[in-house]
Amino acid sequence: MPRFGSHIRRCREKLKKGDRTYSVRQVAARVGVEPSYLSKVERGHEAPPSEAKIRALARELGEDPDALLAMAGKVASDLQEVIRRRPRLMAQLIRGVQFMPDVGLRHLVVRARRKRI
Amino acid sequence: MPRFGSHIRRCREKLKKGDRTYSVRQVAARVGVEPSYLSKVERGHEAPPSEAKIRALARELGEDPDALLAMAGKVASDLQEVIRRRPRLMAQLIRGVQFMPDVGLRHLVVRARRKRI
DNA sequence: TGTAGTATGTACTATACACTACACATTATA
DNA sequence: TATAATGTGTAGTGTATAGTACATACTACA
Repeated sequence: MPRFGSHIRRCREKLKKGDRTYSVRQVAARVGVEPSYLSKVERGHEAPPSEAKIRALARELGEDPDALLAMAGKVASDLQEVIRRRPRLMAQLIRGVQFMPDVGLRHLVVRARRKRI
Repeated sequence: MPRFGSHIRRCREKLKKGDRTYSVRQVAARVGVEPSYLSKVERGHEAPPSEAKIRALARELGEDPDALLAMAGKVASDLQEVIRRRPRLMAQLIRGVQFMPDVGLRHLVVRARRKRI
């Protein structure tokens, strides 16, 4: 798994090539943190920020929030809430799919969405 | 949702009727915490303990760990790990089932287990 | 070559988490 | 009734989380 910080840095540098407003300072300002903090996070000198800041970063960089949260070792709080509402069933479901290949999982997702069980 | 502490207390008191070793002190000792701490947790004067201690409590009281963790506002770390391995697919699955009734969810669990997709 | 903008280093902070240690009053029991 | 066990109150601890504030050094470019 790619480290959170280095991934953020790559994304930001890539965007910076076409748009100079993607400097550490400006992105930090838009996301709502101090530039030195973002710098440290990007270089892995500091742990990843809170879920809220990660979401802001994801928006800013056009990345998937759930993927970024995962790299930060976190799980979105709305997903946790869904699990906590029906802990036993959700635990069975999640442990049940843990070794299922992506294809199978995608089928399950489609079925869940269509509500045709 | 029942509060974590009061639920624990009810469970323990019930067991205590048939077995005097289910006192605050003795359960605390077996679980590996100070009795005063367990007492405070049970009365809601202190936040629920860590995942490890909750698991120990679940074993001690014959309760489901995932259910207890949910009451404590937590999600088992092994489930979080499963989600973090495939964040986007798992997020889609979990958000997809959030409004599905229990019956539907149970069907999905069975399918997941049988790997017949 | 000056300066505007940029990245980073150092030091600090406030809050939450997850408890321990011990004293004390009460209750049960032998 | 002595003593053993029980439940609870008060106070304090170490660590992690999630950052800020400011100074310093570098870099581009006009």
